[in-house]
Amino acid sequence: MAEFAKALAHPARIAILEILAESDMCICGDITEQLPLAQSTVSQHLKALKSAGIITGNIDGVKTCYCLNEESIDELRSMMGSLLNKLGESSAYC
Amino acid sequence: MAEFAKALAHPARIAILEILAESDMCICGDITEQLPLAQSTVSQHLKALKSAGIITGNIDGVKTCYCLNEESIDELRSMMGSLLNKLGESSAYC
DNA sequence: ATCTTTAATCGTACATTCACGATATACGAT
DNA sequence: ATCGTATATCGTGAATGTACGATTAAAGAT
Repeated sequence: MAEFAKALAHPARIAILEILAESDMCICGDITEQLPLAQSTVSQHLKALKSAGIITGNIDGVKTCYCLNEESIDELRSMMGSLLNKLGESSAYC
Repeated sequence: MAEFAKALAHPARIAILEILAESDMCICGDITEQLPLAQSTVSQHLKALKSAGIITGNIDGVKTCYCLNEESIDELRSMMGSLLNKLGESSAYC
């Protein structure tokens, strides 16, 4: 869980996920064009997302095609859901 | 969003939230006793959670009473929900 | 008034993250 | 075979995060 959260813990990475979600096709490194960051920096963030399992990257010729990994997003959804459930049941009040 | 995620991005902080959720009363610094961390470290994590708004801290005599902040947890739930929705709608496949 | 307990803060050390430019690699086109 | 493009990786520096022990501050108990 903390691992997932870590992956989401940077605005650039959230932006990348939103870009991937919005483009129906899995676009490649023109992600960089949509962000105010250097190519190497974007590549780093992509790597972080990939090693958290949230996205996949397929090399396609000279380009690389990144996609959301629905499986792992489902897992995130379920983990986050159960955490938030737990937290929501609290009857404490101060 | 990234701010919230950052707050969740460490196992100790998740553990603290779960402890706060489970103890009906808002317990104080005996959170430390339930974690394998020094008091100062726990205090640091509490500070992080507090400045993210996820918990509140009330000084009560010599102790301090920490609680989940349901309002902000609701906000987190809704932000996370809409992010995950966006990500879930993606039709990309690679 | 002094002592004890609780918790915050300080100072420090080390690890990790973030951003960049430069370089390397690998593919496709000429 | 060479060139250009796309992307990953390297090396670096600055900033941030994590953990600890020591210190401080404030309240309650003696």
